[in-house]
Amino acid sequence: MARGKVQMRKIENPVHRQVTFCKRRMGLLKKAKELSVLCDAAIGVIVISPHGKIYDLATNGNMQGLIERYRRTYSERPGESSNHNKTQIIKQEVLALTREIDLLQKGFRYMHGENVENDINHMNLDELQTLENNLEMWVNSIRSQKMQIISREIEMLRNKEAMLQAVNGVLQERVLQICMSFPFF
Amino acid sequence: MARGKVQMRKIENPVHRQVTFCKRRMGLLKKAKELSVLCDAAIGVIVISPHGKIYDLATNGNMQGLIERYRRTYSERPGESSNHNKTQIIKQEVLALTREIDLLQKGFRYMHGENVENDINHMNLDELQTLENNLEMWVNSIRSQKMQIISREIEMLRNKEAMLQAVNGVLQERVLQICMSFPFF
DNA sequence: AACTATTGATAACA
DNA sequence: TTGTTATCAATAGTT
Repeated sequence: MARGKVQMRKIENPVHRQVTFCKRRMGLLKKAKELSVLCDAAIGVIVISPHGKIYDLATNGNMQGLIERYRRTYSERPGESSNHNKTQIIKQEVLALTREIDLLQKGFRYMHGENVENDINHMNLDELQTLENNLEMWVNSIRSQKMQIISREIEMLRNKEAMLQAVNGVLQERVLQICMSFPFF
Repeated sequence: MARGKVQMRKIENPVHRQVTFCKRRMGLLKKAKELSVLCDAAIGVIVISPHGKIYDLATNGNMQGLIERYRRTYSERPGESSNHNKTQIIKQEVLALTREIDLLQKGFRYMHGENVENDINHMNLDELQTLENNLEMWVNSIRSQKMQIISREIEMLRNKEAMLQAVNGVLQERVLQICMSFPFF
């Protein structure tokens, strides 16, 4: 999509192909995340490179749950009714937990103010802790900066007002003096 | 990506959200197909709308095979992932999900700080949902109210300024007229 | 659904 | 890989 239109066929040059794979893969996952956030959708993406390396993304943080939901809709369960009762119960548990995670993540996203580009789902505890601390500072600094800008504008307008009133006073006084100097006026 | 940058948060207007969902979903699937063709990768995409409708794409033609490959990679027993140890695997899923919930709740508690009287951990799903909705409305109304107040103040000051300048102009003209009426002045 | 002004993604290059 | 830039593609707001 740049420096020349690209043909929609396999890129033969292995170096170019690898670079494009890396970049477009990132782009695809980014788009998936954006769609998920903007439209409140659950999205799973699985990418398997020609060499078999797997990259994935599950916007609800859990690919298994997503796959379960997907399978349920298409009822394409690999049929084994032997364990069915036991398995079924546990699966319901999984679903309930998945739903709960969805919910918590929704709350989490909300609390974060949607400003985070990084994928929270792939961060460890330490990173999350750091993020938590930083977020609070971020939010505070952003807010204080906004307020500074607004305060500055208000102050500027007030100064203008004071100045104009001062000029006003001088002019009024001058008019008065003139009038008094010429009583017949 | 057009006519104004878009904020990375859920689109509140349901009509806009639906339109965006449709457009971006098509874009995402297109991107997935392109990546698959250009780089010879196997790609699966699952999109579940908030209403539960499922859209999917599997570039190799069948999602099940892709999912199997995916699971195999993350499963310790490649050959038996779909049958024998299913219960075992699901139990592990439950454990993983439980851990994830713990983590999220920890983060959630943190984000709420020490200001929450109610114990979030003792609230049920509906209560959490309600809390989330209420918080959002709350914050939004507070913000819009703040902005209204500020806007009003700014507008008031601007009006004052305009008024003063008008008076100013009148006074200046009057002074000028007086001076001209009495050249010896 | 169709139309564009813009933003966003990225191919080629370094 | 990572970064930069010239271009092309996706799409937000509007009709």
